[in-house]
Amino acid sequence: MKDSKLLKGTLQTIILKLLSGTDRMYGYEITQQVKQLTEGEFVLTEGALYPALHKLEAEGLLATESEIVDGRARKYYSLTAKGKEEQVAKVQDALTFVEKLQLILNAKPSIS
Amino acid sequence: MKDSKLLKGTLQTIILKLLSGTDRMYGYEITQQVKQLTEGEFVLTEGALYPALHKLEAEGLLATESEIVDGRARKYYSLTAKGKEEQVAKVQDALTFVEKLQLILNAKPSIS
DNA sequence: CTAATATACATAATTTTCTTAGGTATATAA
DNA sequence: TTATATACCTAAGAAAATTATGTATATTAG
Repeated sequence: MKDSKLLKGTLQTIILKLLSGTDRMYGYEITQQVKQLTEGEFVLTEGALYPALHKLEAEGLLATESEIVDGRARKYYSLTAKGKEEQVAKVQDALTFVEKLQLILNAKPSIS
Repeated sequence: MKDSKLLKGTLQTIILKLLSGTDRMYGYEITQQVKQLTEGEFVLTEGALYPALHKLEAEGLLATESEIVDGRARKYYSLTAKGKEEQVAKVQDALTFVEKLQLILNAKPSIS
């Protein structure tokens, strides 16, 4: 996570995408899943994750259910119908962004 | 530029990368180059570009020379030695970021 | 037994980095 | 002569992180 600054703007998209793969996930589970999928490269801080989850819920993209598991409180999040729509759009936008960014980053220097 | 929010954090890297391809560029030229390379997808606003250029200069990554061309003032930017080092590091970080992000965005849903 | 680590949630203050909106000025094309 | 393109700039505000806390339980190690 040397340069987690690069995460800016993509956190919501990551959350929506992960939730589109299962019925529900809780916050801590999301941090672990992201760490695993990126081979330790992306480390979600709680200060970023929880406010993002709350915002997505406030916007009606996520629904929650709280449970006690093994004596500890867990808050499960799942995609609403609106959230599923937004997931598709946001992931598509991010993939386009990434594709265009690579065009720049991989550009060969002009005849210098 | 429907969702230029995705650009957050990558602007400095884009500037450094473009400058690594030639001896020097001026602000307006950078906006046009980015638009062209991304087929109109990335549109740099002046409110983001100029402060970013000034910051990179203040950090000693860019050097400037001002000229009057065709009756209009231009400010050319070029990479310093420090800027060239940073360019390599930042582009490498961004490519790693993009690669890991794609791992998440392209992940197949688990056996749901 | 007890201290450290992992699990699990949350918020507040601050910083970074944009967007939006404005300002100045010259050259060229309609 | 009016709009568009070129060319620079800044300020106010918003968005989205970082950093630093705080609370609490379960498990593992010494």
